[in-house]
Amino acid sequence: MPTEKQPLTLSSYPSAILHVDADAFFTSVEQSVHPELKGRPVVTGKERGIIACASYEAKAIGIRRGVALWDARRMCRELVVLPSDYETYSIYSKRMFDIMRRYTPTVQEHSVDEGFADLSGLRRMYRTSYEEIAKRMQRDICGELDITVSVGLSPTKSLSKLASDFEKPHGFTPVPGHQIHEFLQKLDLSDVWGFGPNTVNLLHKHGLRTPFDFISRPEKWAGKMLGKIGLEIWNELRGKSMYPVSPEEKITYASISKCKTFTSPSSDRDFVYAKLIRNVESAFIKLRRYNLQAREIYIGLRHQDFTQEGLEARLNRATSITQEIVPLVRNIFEQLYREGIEYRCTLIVLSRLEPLRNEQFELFEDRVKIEKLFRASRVIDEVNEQFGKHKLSLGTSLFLPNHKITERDDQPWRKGKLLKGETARKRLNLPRLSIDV
DNA sequence: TCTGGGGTCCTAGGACCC
DNA sequence: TCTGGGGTCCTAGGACCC
Repeated sequence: MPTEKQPLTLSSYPSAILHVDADAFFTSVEQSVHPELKGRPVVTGKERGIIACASYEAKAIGIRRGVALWDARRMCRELVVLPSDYETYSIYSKRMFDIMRRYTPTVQEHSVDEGFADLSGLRRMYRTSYEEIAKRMQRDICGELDITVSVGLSPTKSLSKLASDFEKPHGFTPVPGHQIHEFLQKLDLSDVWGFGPNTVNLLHKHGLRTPFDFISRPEKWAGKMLGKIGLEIWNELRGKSMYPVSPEEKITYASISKCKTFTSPSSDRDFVYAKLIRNVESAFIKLRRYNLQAREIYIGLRHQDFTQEGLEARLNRATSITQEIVPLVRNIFEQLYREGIEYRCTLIVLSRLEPLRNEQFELFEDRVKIEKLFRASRVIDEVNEQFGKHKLSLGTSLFLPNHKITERDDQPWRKGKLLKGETARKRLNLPRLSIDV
């Protein structure tokens, strides 16, 4: 039981945080755009062969996210299978957040289909309860967008997220301070935002079953067990807000990665390399779109058994130009690739990203050449934007079965130490980024 | 869940310095 | 040459999320 020193929050809403979670968002949008699909089992994800989102009608027959389309079709003959249309989903997403912002500017877009709003202090302005404000917001969204959302209202983000998930679809779950302990007894530890399988396992070993059991332990215990995050969650679940609703838009990335699994594994050198280069191009396109450049690159090849080997290189200066990086990618690939091994996926991770600036080339580098390459990349990006991705791409990414690999005499490498870990990451230090046109 | 794709944050321990 | 203490920064990897 809670100790007297650390009572649960008892006032209703010391702060009022709303969590809005769209129900089966992608398929709901499709059903809103195409009303004839209402009431029918709909899934998206046609392009990948795996279900990205299943409508409630489809879920009722046991079709869920991640299921192979092939299996899903067998389960349901009338299944409507659609390709994902992210453009439309983002438009709906934006409209949803715009509606929320009509009530308060303190809205945080957590992902495309869910967000938080801080309603604290708005009761006076609207001359009504927090619950009523939340209900109006929900009504507006459902009415104007013709989709349903589930809503949770509580003193903290963690609690309101649990609340919105409690009843779905089209749920409305307020959890004021004096009902927290009852509410948390009905839930499972794994429902908690931030408790993954490992944490849940650990807590189970200590005899905890529900989030209420967790907050009944002393704060110190939570900190010792789960560190900083544990302390934060412990407080959040007791109604003390640790995570503010931050309305700033996310505009940058710490890392950008691309990986794509082949439809069937391959040991063909040229094929695997072509796939890798395609990922490299995609990653660099994204890099340029956000006006970033990368100083570190990691290339990985995943085997059929899901083990992975990769090499990481630190560049002597950051770049956003695909052509500049390709010789290095080739070099890394040649070190990683082994004849006769079946590969299922290639991976690139760009990290140590910096805002794009032009003036940091070192004196002895061919500045004109670099700038030309940079402008060329921009043009290519524009063409691809208009005519579709990869319409204009590097020749190497086109798979030619009999294409012969020519050995390159690249920059010398200084090999770093072999790093531990199951990914068998090795590390390389590049003295200089080579330029190859 | 027998494994799709794209991210973030935290932390222990090593390297290095005084 | 050995012994001691303490601080900061960096990194690899774990855990988690949508």
